[in-house]
Amino acid sequence: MKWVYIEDISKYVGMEVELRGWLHNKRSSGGIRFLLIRDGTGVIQGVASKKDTEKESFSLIDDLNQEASIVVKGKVREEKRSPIGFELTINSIQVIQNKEGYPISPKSHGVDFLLQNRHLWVRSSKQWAILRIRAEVIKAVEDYLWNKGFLRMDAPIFTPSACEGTTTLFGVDYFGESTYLSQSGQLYNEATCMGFGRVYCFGPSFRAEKSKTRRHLTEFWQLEPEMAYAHLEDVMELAEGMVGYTVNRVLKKRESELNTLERDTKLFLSIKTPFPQIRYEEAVRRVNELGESMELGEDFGAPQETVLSGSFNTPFMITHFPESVKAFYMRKESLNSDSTLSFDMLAPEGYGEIIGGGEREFDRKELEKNIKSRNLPMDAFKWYLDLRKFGSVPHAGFGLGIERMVAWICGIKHIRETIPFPRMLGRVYP
RNA sequence: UCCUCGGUAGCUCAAAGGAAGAGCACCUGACUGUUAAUCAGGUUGUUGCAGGUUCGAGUCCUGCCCGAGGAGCCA
Repeated sequence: MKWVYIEDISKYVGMEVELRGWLHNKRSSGGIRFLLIRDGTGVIQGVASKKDTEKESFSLIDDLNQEASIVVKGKVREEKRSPIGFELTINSIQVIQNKEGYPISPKSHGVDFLLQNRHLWVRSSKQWAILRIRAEVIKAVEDYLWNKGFLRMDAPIFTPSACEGTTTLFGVDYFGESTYLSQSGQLYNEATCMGFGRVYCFGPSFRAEKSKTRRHLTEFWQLEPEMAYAHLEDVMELAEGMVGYTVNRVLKKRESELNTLERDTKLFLSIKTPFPQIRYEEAVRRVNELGESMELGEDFGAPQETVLSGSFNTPFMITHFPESVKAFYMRKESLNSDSTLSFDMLAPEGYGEIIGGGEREFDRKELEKNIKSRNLPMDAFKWYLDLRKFGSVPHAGFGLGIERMVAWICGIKHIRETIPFPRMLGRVYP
């Protein structure tokens, strides 16, 4: 008999198939048993009765506990009452393992308990849907860049110095030498993009910030494209194209997961490129209009970002941030200007920043000046400054925070559910 | 690090200084279309830890530990 997956079940109507999975939940009514079977690709209801099911299989159903691993054989049939449109008439059941006491029952649970049981929680339907969407988002952004001619060039995780001096680093003893876990692959991207033209890296970034908010993890995944000979407008266009493509693809390919999450997808339909753009000064003016006070030269705090992004129903971009709030490598708009050739993309509905990027300073003297003025260790940047010595060209790029993007698309409050095993302040288990 | 709230059964929670409870999970039974099925019955306790006040503390006080929400910081 053919072993099939639930996601392909529509191809097997009227046929006898084998499903290999786990018991998600069960119900009964008189002599009929309803088994919710999941196999990692979906959930289907199997129906067992004395009429259709082998006697031995039928009698063991009552002893099955939640998450028992089972191999089920039966006939696929269309069923209007089913949320997926199909059901399985169960012929036989083979029990691989069965144990009572699965901690995550179908009733409600607290956050702490669920996070302590994250290794099991990923089986629950909402978490499953979120992580399936995460996988789709990752594949979509990579496909998009690949189709635009970008090559994946991974950056190291062990790094000798800070990429951005302002944030806190996780130190690692590297055979007696002190190194740090990477905060961003960007500086390395700037090197590889001079070799390959268009590159991106994708991997974990680490920030030892004592942040305790719904939008922070100490270990998060960033996608960072970098383009040689590109200017601010070029990477902004790339960023909005990528986000637009990804949202559409998730809408198309992960519709049932979005339904599981009860995500209102109507809001996605108004998303069209180009996205609205406003300069930093204009954004500050609007924030004040919206009732949150803030001064020119300051960065947007959480309440400011929330009111601003809540006033849009599509993603939008803020451009030309002042030097004071951006990293040392950001290129200035002009020599005497305060403004940098930078942009942030903010997701709507109050989700806030998902992308940050801009044009990099490619003049060696300017860069050295910035490193000095921020008291960063010059010798750690020797190789980086070398890039400005040999064939330096204008170039630009950005970083996309995968978890924030997934949180917005899924419409969930807290970023911790958008990664299989979140690492947060005070939590490294499991 | 700061502010606020919380910690009682495996889980979610109630008990407003006077006999520690309910729902779920689990066990027994009923029901041939259930959708977190329902109904009847049953089992489940170091009230986060340490000290104090009191005839008496889950409840009040002090310290500590752990968690949540928010702030700052950031993707």
